[in-house]
Amino acid sequence: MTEPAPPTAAVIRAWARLVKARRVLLSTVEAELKSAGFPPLEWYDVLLELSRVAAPGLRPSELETHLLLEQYNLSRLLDRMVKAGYLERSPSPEDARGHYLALSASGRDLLTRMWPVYREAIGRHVGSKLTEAEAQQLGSALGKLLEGES
Amino acid sequence: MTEPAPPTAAVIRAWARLVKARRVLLSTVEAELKSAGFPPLEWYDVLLELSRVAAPGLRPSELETHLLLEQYNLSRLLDRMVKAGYLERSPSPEDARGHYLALSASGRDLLTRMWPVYREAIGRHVGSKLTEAEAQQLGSALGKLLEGES
DNA sequence: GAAGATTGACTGCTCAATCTTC
DNA sequence: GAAGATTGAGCAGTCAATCTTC
Repeated sequence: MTEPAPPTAAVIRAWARLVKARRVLLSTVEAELKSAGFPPLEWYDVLLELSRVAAPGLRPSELETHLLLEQYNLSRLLDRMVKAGYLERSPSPEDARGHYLALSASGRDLLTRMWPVYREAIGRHVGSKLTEAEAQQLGSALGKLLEGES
Repeated sequence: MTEPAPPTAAVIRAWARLVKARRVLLSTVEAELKSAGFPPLEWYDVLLELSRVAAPGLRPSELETHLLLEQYNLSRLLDRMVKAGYLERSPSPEDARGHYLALSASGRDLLTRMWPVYREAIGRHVGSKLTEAEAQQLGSALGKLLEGES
């Protein structure tokens, strides 16, 4: 049992702002997407993930690992996306317990239409507020925080 | 109408990690608090905010502004916290539409008991992964992102 | 019995509508 | 009519239990 040092004031400040960023930044960007008629960010992440793989797509447990969503949560999210027509299920030949999920044509279309709006929001809320060097540092600091976290 | 430049790769990477940090880091820390028998982070924030002001406390709309929660959401959160015995309501003498919220003795106690656990989790998930300079930079970059947002 | 995935019951969030007081 | 705050109805997240296939 190593005894970690108590967090410094700078660490606590960084944490507090991370908590606040979740509440403010992420929800603002999400609200902008929504007001443009698009679904939540989570849907985008699923679509993007599936757009990167070849047929027959991915199985729920693979999505779970990539996106770090919980299984029971993912199960209902995928249901909704299938019902909305953005994803298609196909049975898995080698393992009858599972199935594959792939983008439908309209899912691929949604991804294409969302990106410019999403991109613009990222540019406005993040890009315009940081220098390139600051953006680099922010990305790398967050990357270090995520290391070793599941 | 200024036309913002499209976000650079570094900006997009920083954003993607921010989204991921929400899903992984924050929920990990929250889960640790929970498994220690404590309520969600949101409750902590309310308690902390109220611990900083003198009697008679704050009104819901003030909490809304400070914590950036939505009114209808806050209304039910406060209900739960009052019901749990951590907060007390008192009628507002000058405006009969509103009331004040203040910490109860057990709310103050909860705050005191939560902090060491929370602090330890912050140290382990954030402090131990960054140098002091990196923590400074992270805090200041997130601070810039939050400027002008709501 | 373990892994992949889903479901039921419950709790909490969201939107729009509402109520009261200013 | 606007501001402060709450509520009803519906949707999404959470936990534990379940079902099927391995």
